[in-house]
Amino acid sequence: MSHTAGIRGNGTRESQKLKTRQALLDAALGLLAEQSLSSLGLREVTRAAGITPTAFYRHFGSVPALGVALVEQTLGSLHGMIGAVLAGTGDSEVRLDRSVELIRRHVREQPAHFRFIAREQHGGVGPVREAIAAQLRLFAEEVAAALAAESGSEGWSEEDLLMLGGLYVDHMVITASALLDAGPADDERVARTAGRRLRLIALGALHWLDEPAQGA
Amino acid sequence: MSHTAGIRGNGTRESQKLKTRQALLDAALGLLAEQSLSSLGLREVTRAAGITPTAFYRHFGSVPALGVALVEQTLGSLHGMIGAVLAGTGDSEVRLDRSVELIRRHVREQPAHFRFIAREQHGGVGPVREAIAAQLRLFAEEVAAALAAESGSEGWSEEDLLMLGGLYVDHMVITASALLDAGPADDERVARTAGRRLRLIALGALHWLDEPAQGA
DNA sequence: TGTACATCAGTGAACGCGCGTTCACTGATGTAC
DNA sequence: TGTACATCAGTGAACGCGCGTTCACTGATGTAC
Repeated sequence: MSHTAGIRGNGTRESQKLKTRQALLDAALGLLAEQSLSSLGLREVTRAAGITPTAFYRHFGSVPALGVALVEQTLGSLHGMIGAVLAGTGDSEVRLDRSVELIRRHVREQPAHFRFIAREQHGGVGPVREAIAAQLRLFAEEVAAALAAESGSEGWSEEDLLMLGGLYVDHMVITASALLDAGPADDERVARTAGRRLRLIALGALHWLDEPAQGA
Repeated sequence: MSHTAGIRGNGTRESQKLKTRQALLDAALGLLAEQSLSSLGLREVTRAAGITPTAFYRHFGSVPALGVALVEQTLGSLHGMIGAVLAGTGDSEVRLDRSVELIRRHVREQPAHFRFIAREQHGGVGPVREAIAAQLRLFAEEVAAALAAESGSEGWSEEDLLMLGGLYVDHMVITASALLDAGPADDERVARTAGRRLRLIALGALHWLDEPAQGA
């Protein structure tokens, strides 16, 4: 192994390998728009990426392993997003609408990524399901942490913050799915419903501590 | 065609055909515990059902068609459930816990059915996705109708009732998935979180009409 | 009731096809001196 | 800088296998008279 390339990452050989790897990931993502990972063939992917089937093994041990890499690439890039939504000024009404709009824009810019996650979240490939679950758990924790930093979260237990964080995350996933299922023409209608759902949830959170018997 | 068998349904020939058809559906459901429909083979199903591959075509035109039949059988049998939950006495706290317990029990009694629905809701087979979406829409409408019949729903628009109905249905599906992902040992923890989510949503609904600016 | 004919669920052989994986290889890139 | 050797991403042939679908068939069940 080169003692410099690992740092530079732009050596002719190494960067070419990364390019091919990315071509495999991109080709797979494209094919996954219309099928699920468990029916995606290794030869199908290499054909779309423009390399021979055997070269696949230089990059991934199997198609499921490629799937896991795809999950990390897809969801890993979204981790900054939550801060961007929850931070900043504006009352909660405005922020809810901004959240929905942010999801809508991301879904329309990268439909294949969201389709993939929605499809494989409960799909037939175990390691991929687990990778998605792990990432979504991270998102829920990030939301919970952001909520904890807000005013109005004083009396909340950590468990309940995580419950609410998970609720928001699940609804982002549902909203993304709904947008994809409906198509761009129905964006406004779907976003409207999604916004109302979020508003109802936020309203529930606002009154959460009113309840006397919420423990146990 | 016999002019009586259609009514009796227990003619030797006809009932045998139904038995084989059910054997195919059962075999498929069993196999779908560990894979998704798009990777399920016709030969695989007939092997598990104990018939030859060619006989499959006497019952279904394709594996996706079998999948659609499976959706209808699985979700069709649950349509009474909603009335059973929402009707009856008891305050809302009790009813929420009863809802979660009902889901938990059904999931543990028929795990394969719920696994199948969760997996194929966003899966790779179009007709099956559409069949599931149609059934879930029906459920949402049933819940909305049940909510409309309750006290406290006077000021609610039809759109908002449907929004809330969909929210409940989506959370039932999420809860079922969470139970399946976690395994029976964690039932209590998952049910507790699911119950709290439902409680928060119900709380939001309770205060929905307090909001002055909820229209548009 | 008995007989002759029709129906049709399930059989078994056969087909062409694309799959995942192996193997020895090629030749450009990288390293040592 | 120049040369000899090492590395290794990608090649191409080959394999055995299970797949979906076709076809002509069998024989039990059902119908007509």
